[in-house]
Amino acid sequence: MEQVSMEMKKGPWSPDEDSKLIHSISLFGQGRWNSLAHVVGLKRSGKSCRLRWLNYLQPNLRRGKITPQEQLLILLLHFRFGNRWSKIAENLPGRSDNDVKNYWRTKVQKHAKELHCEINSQQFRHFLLYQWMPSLLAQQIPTSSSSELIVTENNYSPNNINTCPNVNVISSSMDSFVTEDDSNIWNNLSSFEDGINISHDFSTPSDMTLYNYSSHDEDDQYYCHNYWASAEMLSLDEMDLWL
DNA sequence: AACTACCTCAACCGCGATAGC
DNA sequence: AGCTATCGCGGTTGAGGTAGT
Repeated sequence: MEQVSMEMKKGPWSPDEDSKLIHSISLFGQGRWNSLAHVVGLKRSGKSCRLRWLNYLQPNLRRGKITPQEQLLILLLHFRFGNRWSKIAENLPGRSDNDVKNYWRTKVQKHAKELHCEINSQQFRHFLLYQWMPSLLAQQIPTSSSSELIVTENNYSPNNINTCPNVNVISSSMDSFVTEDDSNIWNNLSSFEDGINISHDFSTPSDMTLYNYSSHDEDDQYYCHNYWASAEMLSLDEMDLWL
C-alpha cells in the first residue's frame, strides 16, 4: 500500500531527490516504485517516482520545443488514436505522453478555441488537415513555395473557416481513417527513425507525412511536400479514398 | 520599473486495469 | 472469488517564466 500521504513529500523535486531516484533505479531497475523510493530514503510516493522518471529523468528524453515534424505526427496520430497520449508518444522518440498531452492542450485546444470550434468537430479537423498540417510541412522545407501558395489561396483563417466550401463534408472519411487498423499507418515504413528504403507509393496522407518525417533526404522531403500539396487539388471523392 | 495576462510544463489526482495472494 | 497493492493512463492544476502594456 502507498505510505500514509502525510509522510509523503509533494511538489517539485530537488537535485538530491533526483540523484537518489536515479541511483535506486540503477541498482534495482524500473518497477516496484514504492520499494525503490523506500530503499534510498525518498519520501515520495511510488507514483511520484514513476512520473518523475518517465517524464524527466530517464535517458534519451528530448527537451525543448516540439518540432514541426513532431507536431505533424501528433496531429495525424491523434486523428487515429484520439486522446491516447501514451500511444501517440510511443511514436515520438524521446517524448513522453505528458509532452504530447501538454502540446495538445496548450496549442491545439487553444487554436480550436480561437476558431470557435469544438476540438473534435468536422470544421476543426478540416482546418487541421487543410491548413495546419500543410503549413507545418512548409516549415520543414522553407525553400519550397507550394504549400504556402495552397494555404494562401485557400484563404482559411479563424474568421472565415466556417464559411469555407466543403468544410462539413470530410468527416466520414476521417472516421474511417480513425478506425483503420493501427498497423496500416506503418505500411510504407521499414523503420521509424531511419526509414529510407521506402516505396513512394503512399496510400494515405499519414503514410506520406510519416515518411517525410523519417526521411533525411531533401529530395524525398520535397517529394512528400509536393505530394501533400497536390492532394489539395484532388476532389473530395478522391480525398475520401485517401483517408 | 511595475503590473498584468498569457504560456509552459512539471506534478498531482482519480480511476480503471492488472497482478498477486 | 475476493481483496489489496501496484501500475499506467488521461485529466487537471498551479508555479514559474515570459511577453505585452
